[in-house]
Amino acid sequence: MNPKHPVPERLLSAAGDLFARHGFDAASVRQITSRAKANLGAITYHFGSKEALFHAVLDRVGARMSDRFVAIAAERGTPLERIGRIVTMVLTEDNLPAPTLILRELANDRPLPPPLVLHMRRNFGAMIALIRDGQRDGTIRDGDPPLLAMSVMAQPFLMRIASRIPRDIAGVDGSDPDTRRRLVKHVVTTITRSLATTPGDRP
Amino acid sequence: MNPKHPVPERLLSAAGDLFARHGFDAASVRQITSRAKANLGAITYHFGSKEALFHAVLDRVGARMSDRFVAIAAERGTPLERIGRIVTMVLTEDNLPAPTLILRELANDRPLPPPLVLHMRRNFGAMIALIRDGQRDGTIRDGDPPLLAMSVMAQPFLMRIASRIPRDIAGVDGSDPDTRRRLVKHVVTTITRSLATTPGDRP
DNA sequence: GCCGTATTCATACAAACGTATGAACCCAAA
DNA sequence: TTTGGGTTCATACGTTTGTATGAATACGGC
Repeated sequence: MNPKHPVPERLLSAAGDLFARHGFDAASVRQITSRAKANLGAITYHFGSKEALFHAVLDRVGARMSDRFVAIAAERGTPLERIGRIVTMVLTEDNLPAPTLILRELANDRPLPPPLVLHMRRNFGAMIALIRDGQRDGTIRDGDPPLLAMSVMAQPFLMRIASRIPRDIAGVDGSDPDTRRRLVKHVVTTITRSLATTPGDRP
Repeated sequence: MNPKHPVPERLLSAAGDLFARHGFDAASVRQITSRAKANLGAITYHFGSKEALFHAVLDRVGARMSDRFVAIAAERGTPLERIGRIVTMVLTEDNLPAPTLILRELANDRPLPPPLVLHMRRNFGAMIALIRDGQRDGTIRDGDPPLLAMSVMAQPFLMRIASRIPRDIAGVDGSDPDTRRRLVKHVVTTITRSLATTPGDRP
């Protein structure tokens, strides 16, 4: 944790990582402040409480992801191409704790924290708009856009956190760069196939 | 919690539900024993520790799911049909905490508990075998079977825990039976489309 | 009826948790 | 150089955590 950065920033970084890796309850205030090279009281002082820090973290990492999201959605290219680029981004971007944090929150039965709802609405909005565009110009098949958007996001989100599946379950090295490239390509192909009106394998 | 059942059984049930809903750390021993109508010391007495109970839970719910899994895989029908039935089962089966528990464990960076690894290997083994069958008879497209298996499982697993997405994000009522039926149909269609050699939309 | 093992129960314990407190420290403005 | 607000620091507090303890109770074999 670079001590040149201001303390609140360091706390957000450390907390983002630890909340993603261990969950809200298992990541203790002492662990977070120690990794951020800050005093035990720093969280209370700068954010008010552990939960307030958590919400600030969700806001930050959620914003980071949805910014990348809508930026790609606004690029050039067919809707399917841009969807593929978003999927690739979710799978390859470094320091992207958002998917893990979001999945953790979804697994809980308590309501989603407000900042998270906001950013997820932004993500889904962008994805749904892309799908509607594709349906309008005939390159994306019919179907309920929100449902299609969920189907599209499910794979990269899950694959992102399931890097241990290849290793522990299938006995493959998930950290090998070549394996990762194949995985990204596979996911993009699979999603494209499930969305496209004219699958690429047609002669 | 039916008091006619034996105590260890009641503890497993209560713990399965609470671990899935709140996570390992947030589900306290007092909460679990109280819901199981058992004494505070019951977990220590019958299982040895909270973590041992957790592993027993994973073993039980993992076995329940992988039993259903391989049973469907052994039924009649084309590989694609059976995959569709598995997906439907994961999405609709009541009292199936396994997907939530598995996703929670995947989000952690600690190694997967051994009993879970065992059952997931069984699930993936069955799914991979189905995919290989389909590839052999030409009904499922080419592609790395383990990767295809992960793609197939990603959607129902995530949709299962993401029932709040329709409500909180998209503003739809996810508990409405008709909405749920549409969701299941959508997921099966999407997965079939991404796997099949000859998409159904071809004239 | 009595014994002996198995289970339940109330209570105790040390450790870890999130937060509160007040003194110490820093550093720009006066 | 002194002042004062912002920040850091060590420490303490009350709770809650998982587990240990030993007495009380339940219950089948004799």
